Amino acid sequence: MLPENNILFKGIDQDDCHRMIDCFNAEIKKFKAGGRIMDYSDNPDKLGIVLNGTAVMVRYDINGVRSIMESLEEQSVFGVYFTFTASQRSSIEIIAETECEIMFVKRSEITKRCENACQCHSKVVENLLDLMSEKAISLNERIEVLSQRTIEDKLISCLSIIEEKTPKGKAPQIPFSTTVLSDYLCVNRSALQREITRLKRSGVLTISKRKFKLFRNHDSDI
Amino acid sequence: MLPENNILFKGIDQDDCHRMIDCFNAEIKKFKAGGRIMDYSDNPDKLGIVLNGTAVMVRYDINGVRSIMESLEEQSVFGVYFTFTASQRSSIEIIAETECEIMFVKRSEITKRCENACQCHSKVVENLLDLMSEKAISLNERIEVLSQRTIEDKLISCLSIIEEKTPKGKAPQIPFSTTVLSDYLCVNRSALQREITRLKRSGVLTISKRKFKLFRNHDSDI
DNA sequence: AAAAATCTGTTGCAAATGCAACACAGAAGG
DNA sequence: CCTTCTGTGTTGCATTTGCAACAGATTTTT
Repeated sequence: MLPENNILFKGIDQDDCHRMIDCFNAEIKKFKAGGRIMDYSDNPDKLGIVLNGTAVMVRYDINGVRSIMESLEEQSVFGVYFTFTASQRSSIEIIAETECEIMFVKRSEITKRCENACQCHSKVVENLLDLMSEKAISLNERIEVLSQRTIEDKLISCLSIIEEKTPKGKAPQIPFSTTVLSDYLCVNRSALQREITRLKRSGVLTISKRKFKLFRNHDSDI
Repeated sequence: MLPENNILFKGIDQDDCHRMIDCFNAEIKKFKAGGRIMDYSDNPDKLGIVLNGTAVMVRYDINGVRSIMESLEEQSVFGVYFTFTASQRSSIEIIAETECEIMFVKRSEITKRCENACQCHSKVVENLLDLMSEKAISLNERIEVLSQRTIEDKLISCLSIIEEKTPKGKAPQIPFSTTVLSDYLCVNRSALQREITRLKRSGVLTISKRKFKLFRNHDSDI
């Protein structure tokens, strides 16, 4: 995926786009699977765009417990809001899941009004706004999931959201392994497993590999 | 608080500001404590700014269980990202905590490029970007809290964040009553109470009214 | 000032969850 | 092909949490 095709530059023609990428001093780097793309302890103003591959945003708290903050697919933008978040409480990292190509830009380069020919800066800012809007929606979904009080409800809420976003005709699919899913739901893996098994037994859920189907209104709770 | 002093219009002079507020077709409404300011089932494109008073964003899931999504102080902006979120899964509402004055603007009015004299539109978009950045940070903090696996850790994480944001010299203060706090942490109230009591007993925490103090490194877990 | 409503704090008990340990399947790598 | 490693599925037991019920404190309303 070429940078100029990225949603951040949507609505801007190729030439302007190249000029702007220069103006931004953007740099493109490659990472191997498992590599550390970004570490919030040292890069406050940096912003990254996933051009190829997938990555995850993970958090380790003081006790070393891992939580998956977000899964980052191609086109995802990360680092937009952590400007002030680097804290002693926990450390956040972006880790490559597969081989990755990442473009880095400084946030300040984007929002500053450059006096050069780049009139399209404000278009980029608008695009960034849309991106953040989407991001915030996904953060809210995460909160919706985490605010459920039982593992069963967390799981169903999470799967419902995935289901809702899956285009008609396609089989909804969990983007993680069960082990990683438990980190995403912030629950114990074997407890999650137990719930999955129970839901399967009571006919609320079918899973094969990562594809699943939910059968609601099944009065599973009677 | 006058609208033109709002952070959304930061860096724009008074005249332009008034012109723009006209151009936006913004409307200002007052609400009594407890009143319903916004209901996401019917207002997709609307965006609200708290000019005076405080409000909360609450969510009721299918079972009627309430969760506090966010506390909205003066200057807070809400409704920025719920464009697509209105779902069958749950309903989100903004409720006035105290008497409130709210300015409503349509999101599309802001992002559209108006051909009139309002060149400062893009400045507003930038401000909006900053606002969303802050908002996303607070969403992330919420996730950080909710991703803790025990009530004790949720509470301490939440209090640490508040403490960190409190200016030196001032006593950190919980923005909710204990009852509401339990909804914010998404845990049972009396279980939360139990933990608070325990932490107080073991000397990790002191609370009087809503002011508190944390004593960490207290090896409370040995 | 009295009454009503809401919030705080406590407790016993049932249910949910975490934890640890283990068996097994499948993938990755030599 | 065998070995290693990672993920899946299961279970018993200890701990945590939710729930319900109650008493007292505090605030709001009448």
